[in-house]
Amino acid sequence: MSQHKEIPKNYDHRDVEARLYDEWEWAGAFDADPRSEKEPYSIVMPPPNVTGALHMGHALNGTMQDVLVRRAKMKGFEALWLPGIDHASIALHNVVERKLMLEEKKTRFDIGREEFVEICRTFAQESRSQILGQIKRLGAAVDWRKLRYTMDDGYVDGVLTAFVDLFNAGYIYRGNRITNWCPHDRSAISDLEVNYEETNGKLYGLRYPLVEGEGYAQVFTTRPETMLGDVALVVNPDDERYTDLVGCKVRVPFVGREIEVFADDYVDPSFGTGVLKVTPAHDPNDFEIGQRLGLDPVNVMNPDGTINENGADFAGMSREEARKSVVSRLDDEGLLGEVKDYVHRVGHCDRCGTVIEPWLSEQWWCSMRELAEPALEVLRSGEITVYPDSWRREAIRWLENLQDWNVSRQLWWGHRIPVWYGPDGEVVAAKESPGDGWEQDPDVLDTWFSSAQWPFATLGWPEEAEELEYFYPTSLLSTAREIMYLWVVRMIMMGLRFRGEVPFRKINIHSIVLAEDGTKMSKSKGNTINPLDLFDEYGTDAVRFGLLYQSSTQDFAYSYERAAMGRAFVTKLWNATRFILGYPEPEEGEGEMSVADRWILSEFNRVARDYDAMLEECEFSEAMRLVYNFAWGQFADWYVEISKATPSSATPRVLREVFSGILRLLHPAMPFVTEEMSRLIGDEKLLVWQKFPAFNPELDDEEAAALLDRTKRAVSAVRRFRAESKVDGELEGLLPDGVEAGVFTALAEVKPVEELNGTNATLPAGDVAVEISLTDEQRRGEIERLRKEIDRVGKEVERAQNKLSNANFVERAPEEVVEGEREKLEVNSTMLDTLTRRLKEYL
RNA sequence: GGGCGAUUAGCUCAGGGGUAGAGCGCCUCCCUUACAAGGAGGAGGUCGCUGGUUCGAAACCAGCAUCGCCCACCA
Repeated sequence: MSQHKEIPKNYDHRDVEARLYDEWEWAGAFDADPRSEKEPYSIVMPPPNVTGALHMGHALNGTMQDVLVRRAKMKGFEALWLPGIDHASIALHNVVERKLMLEEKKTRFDIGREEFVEICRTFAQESRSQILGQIKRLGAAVDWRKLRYTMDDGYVDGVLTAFVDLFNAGYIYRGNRITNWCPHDRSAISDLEVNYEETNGKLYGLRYPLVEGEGYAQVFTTRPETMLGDVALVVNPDDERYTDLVGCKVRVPFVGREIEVFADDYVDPSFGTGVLKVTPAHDPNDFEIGQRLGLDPVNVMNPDGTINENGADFAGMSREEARKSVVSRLDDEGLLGEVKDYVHRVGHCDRCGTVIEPWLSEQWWCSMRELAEPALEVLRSGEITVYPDSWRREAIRWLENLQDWNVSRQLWWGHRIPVWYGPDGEVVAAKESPGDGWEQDPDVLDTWFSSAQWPFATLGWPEEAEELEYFYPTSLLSTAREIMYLWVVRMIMMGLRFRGEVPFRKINIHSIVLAEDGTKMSKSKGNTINPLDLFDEYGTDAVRFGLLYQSSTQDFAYSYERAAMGRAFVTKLWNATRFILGYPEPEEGEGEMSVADRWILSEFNRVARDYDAMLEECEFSEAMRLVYNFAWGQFADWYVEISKATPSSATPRVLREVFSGILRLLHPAMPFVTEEMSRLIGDEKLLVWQKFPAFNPELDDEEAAALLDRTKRAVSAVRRFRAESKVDGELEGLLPDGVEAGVFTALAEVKPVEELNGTNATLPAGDVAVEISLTDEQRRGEIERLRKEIDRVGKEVERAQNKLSNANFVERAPEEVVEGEREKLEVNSTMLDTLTRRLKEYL
C-alpha cells in the first residue's frame, strides 16, 4: 500500500492555513528574546492605520518582511518582527466624523472633545482586532507579545519625551504664518498632506479705482474673494508701464480700504497685467511681500472657510458663495475686467479632499535644517543602504530642500501637545501639568510626529529597555515609496537625534500594486482588490508567491495570473511530496551516488547560494524565479524522472535531501504549504527552526553539471524528433559522446546499439549529436526534417564565419569569446557536413 | 518649471555589451503508475524612433516621441 494514495492530489489551503498559524503561535515560533546569545535581526512593521483594512500594498510589504524575518530565523539570527498599529490621527478623525454625520447628523463640535475622543478610541479598538486578524491570515511571523500601538501609555510617553526634548533644545517654536488650512477639518496640515490637482478654474480681472484721479489698476487673480483682505498692490520696479503708478493709492472695492501701490522684485511683469494684489493672510508669497513692506495682514476668513467680519457685506458667506458674490457685484459696479479660463493646480486635503485654503494661523513648527544634517550624512555615506539606490538619492534631494515642519493639528484625536501656558504668560513643554492654573495647548501632534519615533519607541524608549539595547538599530525597514518623506526620512532624523544611531541599516522600497488596468487602486474608482479574497480563492502561499514574483522596482498592475501561477506551483510541489512519499525509503548508509545525484546536489547548492544573495539585496522577484525554475524545471522535470528511471542506491536519500532543501528555501515565501509538506515527509521540527540551506563548496560538481547538461540536450533532441516526425515506437541508436548513458537511454527511450542499420538520422543538440537508426516507415518525412536542420545549422555556421572573418573581432574581442565562436564553428560545420551527406543519401 | 522611471512575444512582465526570456494565451500529441492546476514538443519578437560609442548595442551615451510618478509659493 503506497502512502501517497491517502494524500489528496490537490492541496487544500483552507484546511491548513488557520491550523498552522495557531500552531506556530502556540509553539512560540515567532518569539524573539532580547537576552539571546545569537546575533539580532529586527524589523519593525510599518504600522497600518486603525482606519483601514489590509490592502494589496500591505500584503506585498508584509510578505517581503515575512520572507526576510523567517529567513533570518532559519539562518540562526534572533529575529524579531514587531507588529504595530497607528492611531492615524487625521485619518480616523475623518472616518469618525463622517460616521457621526451620517448616523446622527452631528459634527464633532456638537458632541464636544471628550465624547469625540471616546468614540475614536472605541472605533480604533474594534478596527484594530480586525486588522490583527488580517495580519495573521497573511501568515506573518510577528512576535505578538511585542505588539505596539501609538496610543499605548509607553509609546505616548516616548512621543511626549521627544517633543519636550525638541522644544527645550529650541527646535520647536511657535509661529504665526501661512499654513495649508483645511476648512473641513478646521485644522492645519503639512505640505506633504496636500495633493495638488489640475483644476479648470478662471482668472478674474479685478479693477481697483485710483483714489486720486480717474482710472484703475487691473489685477488678475484666481481667488477674487481674497481681495477683501488686500493690503497693497505691487508691480515690478523695472516695469516701465507702471512707473507712475508706484506710490499711488487705490481703493479696495466693498471694504473701502485705501492701499498703496509698491514695487517689488517678486512680480513677474509678463503674468497677467503685471500688477499683483497683496493678501498676506491668504497667500504664502503675499505674506512674505507683506512682511517686506511692513504691512499688517488682514484675515478675512473664519476657520471653517466662511468670510469673517473683515469681509464687509460678505461676512458669513462660504468661500464659494463669496467668490460668486464678489464677482457679480464687481461686474455690477463696472470693476470686473476680463474673465479667462485658466487651468491651474489647486491643493486638496489628502484626507478629506477639501480645497486647501492658505491661511494665516498660529502653529507649532519643528525646525528641520539642523536635524536633517546627520540624516543627510548617513544617506550620503551609504551607512543606510537603500534598495533601489535611486531612492537614497531622492531622499537626499528632499532633505537638502527641507522646509520647517508644521507639527500641530487643530484636531482632538491624537497626542495632545505637551505645551502648558502658565498664569503669568509662561510657556513650557512638559509631559505633565506644571501645576494649578496652567492650561494645556488644545492642539494635537501630526500623526507623523509620533510615527517618526516608531523604530525606538516601540522597543521601549525612553526607557533603556533590553529590547532597545538588543534590537536597535533595526536591520531593515520595508515600505512603499509614497511615505518616504512623510515617514522614512523623519525616522532617520529622529533616530539619529534620540539614539545617536540610524534607525535601520537597510531600506527596502517596494513597488506599488496597481489595479489590473494599470491605474492606482482606489475605493472611489471601485477597482480595489482585497487580498483576503485572493487568499481564499488561491491560497495565501500562492498569492504571496505571485506578489513576490511580480514585484520589482517598477509599479505593476496586479495580475491574477501570478496568483494562478503560484497555485500551480503549490500543486506541483504538493504532488512532488506525494511522489516522494511513495518512493522507496533511503537505505542505511550514504549509498553510491550517480552522476545525476551529484548533478542535482550541485545545482541545488548553487541555487541556494544565489537565492540567499538575492534575498539579501531584496531582489525578491529574481529569487522567486530562480527557485521556481529550479524546483520545477530541474528537480521535477528531470531529477524526479531520473529517480524513476535509473535510481542509484543514494537516490532515495538525495531526492529527499534536495526536496527538503527546496522546502526550506521556499518556506520564507510560502510558509503554510511548505510547513505542511515538511511534516508529511517526516520532519519533526518547524521549518523556522530548521537550517536555511547554505552553500557547501564540496557539493559543487562541474563535471556532473556538464554531463547532465549534454545529456538533457540529447534527450530533448530525441523527443523533438519524435514529436516532429511523429515517431512513436522504439528507437535504436548510438550512445552519444559525453552523455550519461543510463539517463540518456532511459529518458530518450533509445535502445543503445553498437552499429546503426544504415538508415540513420542525425539529431543535432548543440555540441552533441544523436545518431539513431530508422525503419523505412520512420524515414518518411526525414528529408523535410533534414532540410530544416541544414537550414538552421547552416545559419549558425554562417554567423560564426562572419564573426571570425572580421579581423577586428578576432583582434579585439576577449579571447574566450573568440575561442567560443571557433568551437561553435567547428561543431556546426561538422554537423552541417553530416546532415548534408545524409540528405544526399536520401535523395 | 524641475527631477525620476518606463517603452521587449497577443497579454502581464523579467533580463541585460557576445545567437532574445518566463507565466498566461495559441498550435500538435499524451488522462503514462507524483501532478490534466499536468507531461512532451512547437509557433510567435528588426527589444519605441533617430543618431553616437564599440570588433560587436535590445542592453551604454545623446536627442526625440509616447506614457507614468514625484517635487515646486507664479498670482
